[in-house]
Amino acid sequence: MLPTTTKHSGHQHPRPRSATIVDGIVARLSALGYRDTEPRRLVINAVAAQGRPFTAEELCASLPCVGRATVYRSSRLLMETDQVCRVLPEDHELRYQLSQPGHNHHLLCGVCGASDDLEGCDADDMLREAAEAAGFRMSSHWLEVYGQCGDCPED
Amino acid sequence: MLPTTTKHSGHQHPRPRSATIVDGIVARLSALGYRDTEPRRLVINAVAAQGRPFTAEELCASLPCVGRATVYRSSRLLMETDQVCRVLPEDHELRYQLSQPGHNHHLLCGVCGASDDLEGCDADDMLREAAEAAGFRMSSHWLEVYGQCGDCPED
DNA sequence: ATTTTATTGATATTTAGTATCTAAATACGT
DNA sequence: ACGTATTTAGATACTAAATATCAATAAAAT
Repeated sequence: MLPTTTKHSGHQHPRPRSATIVDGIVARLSALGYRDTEPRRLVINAVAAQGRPFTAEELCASLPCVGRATVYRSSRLLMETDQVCRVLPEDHELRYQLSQPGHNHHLLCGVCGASDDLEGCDADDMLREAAEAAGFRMSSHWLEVYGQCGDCPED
Repeated sequence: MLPTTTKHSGHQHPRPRSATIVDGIVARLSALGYRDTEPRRLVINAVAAQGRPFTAEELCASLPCVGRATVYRSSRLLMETDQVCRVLPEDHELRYQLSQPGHNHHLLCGVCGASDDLEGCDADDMLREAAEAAGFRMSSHWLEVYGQCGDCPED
């Protein structure tokens, strides 16, 4: 089965689907009993607008009108509701990005910093078998793939 | 090819190979021009004595006679010289452990906290292909496998 | 032994994130 | 729509983790 990718943090231009994404997230929060407030929406907007994995501090910097505490609280909320996930770039500075719930395979470009999701690869089965052969019962895994994305010049 | 494991952070008893490991590390640092000092040796000893992945703070706590700054400096040095590597447990609290240079596949037991290296699995090739199919040139990857090790009770 | 250089450790500082608490905004019941 | 209960916001204080500074010290080189 061929792997497919979903680029959800591609390049610099604002994407029209941002609005949809934001609405989806807000709706999801609403369903969970969280209110639809302006500062929170601002944070979600900023998250959706990030062109690549970001740190909490970067988010703060891009939202001077929203209090630090709110930025941190909102991002944590997004993490907890599984709408934002962690990404570990090669420099090991933990970052965040929008996610489809459950996804944890990232193709991280060391040149432009973009992050794509690698879907449909069978790492899971292979790893489970390899772990089992070592007497280990795998329940889950975390995987980051480093390299260079197709949009970046070969050299 | 069957995977094999090297348990380098197994269980509680002190291992005789610690001394050898420490000497090896010191020798390697010497070769790079770093001096063989007592505080540094103490840190390396402590690192080698850890039964499982550890945090910098834990290291400090286990070395009350060595200054914080030195503990941090020494561990960073070990990181930079590729003799200690990072481990990311499921709770996402970044930890460290001794490493054979180049290794980055860990079997992390959620019960006892032990970390083994998974060697000889072909994740690398499989991922490179999958990434390529997505137009991505993989140069390396990071992989943590979570679950339960063979030494821990099934339930 | 003397000189040079790396290293140490106490302290101050930075940085990232959390806790606290009052005021404001939002939802709810009537 | 009004009043009440609850969530949320934001300013500030605080905590924790790690780094920077720098005089004193230890190690290596000569």
